[in-house]
Amino acid sequence: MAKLGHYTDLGNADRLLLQDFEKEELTFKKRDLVRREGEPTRSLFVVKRGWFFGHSMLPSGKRQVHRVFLPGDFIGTHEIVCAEATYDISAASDGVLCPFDKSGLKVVFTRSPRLTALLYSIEALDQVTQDDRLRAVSRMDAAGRLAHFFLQMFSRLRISGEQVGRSIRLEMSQELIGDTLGLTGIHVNRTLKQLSDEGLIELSAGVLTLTDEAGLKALCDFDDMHYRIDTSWFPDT
Amino acid sequence: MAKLGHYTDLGNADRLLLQDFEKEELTFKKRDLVRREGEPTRSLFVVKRGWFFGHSMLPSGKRQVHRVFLPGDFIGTHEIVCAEATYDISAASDGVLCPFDKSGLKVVFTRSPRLTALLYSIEALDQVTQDDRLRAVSRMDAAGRLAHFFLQMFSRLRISGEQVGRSIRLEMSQELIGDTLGLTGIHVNRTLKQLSDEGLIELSAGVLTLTDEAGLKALCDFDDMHYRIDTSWFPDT
DNA sequence: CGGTTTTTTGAAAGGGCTCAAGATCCGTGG
DNA sequence: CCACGGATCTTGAGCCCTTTCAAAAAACCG
Repeated sequence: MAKLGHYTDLGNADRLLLQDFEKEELTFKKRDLVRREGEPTRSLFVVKRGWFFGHSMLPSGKRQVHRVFLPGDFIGTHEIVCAEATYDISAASDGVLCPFDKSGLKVVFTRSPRLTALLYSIEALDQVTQDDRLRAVSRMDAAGRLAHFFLQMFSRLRISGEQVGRSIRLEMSQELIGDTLGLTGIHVNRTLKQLSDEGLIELSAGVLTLTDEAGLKALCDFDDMHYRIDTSWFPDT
Repeated sequence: MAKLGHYTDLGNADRLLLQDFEKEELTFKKRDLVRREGEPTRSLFVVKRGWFFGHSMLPSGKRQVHRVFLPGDFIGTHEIVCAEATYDISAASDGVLCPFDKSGLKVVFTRSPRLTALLYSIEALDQVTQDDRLRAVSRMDAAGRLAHFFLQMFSRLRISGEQVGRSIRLEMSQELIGDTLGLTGIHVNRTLKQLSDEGLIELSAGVLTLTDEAGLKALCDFDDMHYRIDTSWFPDT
């Protein structure tokens, strides 16, 4: 709710509808599998605590991390159209999820055009973010991809209402980051070292510090404008 | 409307709402710029005829094609959250677009929960498609990426209600395909030749034929399940 | 404190890129 | 209907970023 509230004012009725999404809680430990690819997508989730990620294997044995889910994110909204899950979901750290039924959205769609518009926008925003990621993964070298990934991560965390300074706890192994960016864990390691040597980042004991944010931005043409959405066309209620 | 009707039955009221999206027409010639990155996103489009594509430049001089838009597709729905366009849009072939105002969606959201759910699903489906594309671009070699791209293209065209056999007219240069897949036009050319030599495809005079669809699928782990959506949770009206 | 998961580092191989240049295709104007 | 110029397709050679394979050091967890 903190995250959604970041974008627009919510009426009381809308707050009540949203509360229904966080009634239940499920606890997971790092490396736990939340759901396997191919399972019926009965429920969606809201991330309450911790980091999660969606991933799938390729026949070649390579793994792709499709998304990283942070506190406040919805999990599975984009797969709602599929009868079966399109990829696995696991916990990147210890964490808590709130599951709710697909049909919960039906209620929102019927009762609150404004909240619907907001959900639609969240979905759309997610796509803009993914698009940006595709651009980085598809066209940049290792240093650029990492810079882009870190900046996007910071940007997303800042929105969820958490206090984020220049440092965060990175709840992902270098291998996992590699699978997110289409790189080998090994090469992630080498590139990370390079970025450190150049004074752009600092990384120790799982804590990542952006020493030179401007320098990182220059490396990957990052533009943070995505995170304020245009609500001018929203219905009033 | 043919495309949306592919997914679910539309009531009369919904058909009327949709008709409003195709009132105007704009004609473009191959290579025309439809809209530039940074422009205010006043209107969205429906593709009536021809192929279009969204693209952006990187500081390195490389170009990324974010999406290819085919007849029946909406253009710009995912960017509706941004006040400004996130990338350029150009015509890949001669074609016709139907522009309509952002606020057209407001009407849909307010009047028809069912149509709203459908639009939301289209958006979500698009994301599943893009996710799949990311997986290919991020983790497969050139042959796999091309195979995946072609199969996805065929699959999308089949849904739009057009009659598609084993051949289509490919309205994209090899360079453009390269920019879509994170490859050089030159390397696309070489790989295309390789695929031909192996009897998987045939390509001449801009017409692409999938000679061995199963072979291509094996190359890229393609799964076409995405194109039937789950409407079980849709509101009734 | 022992086992597992991560991080590091080295050396060699490979897929895709760059640079270059010719061949083709195609729309346009005469 | 033909000629011209730009776009697109081809092909060759050498280079570079990233991957592989291997193995040791560190860090983490119960």
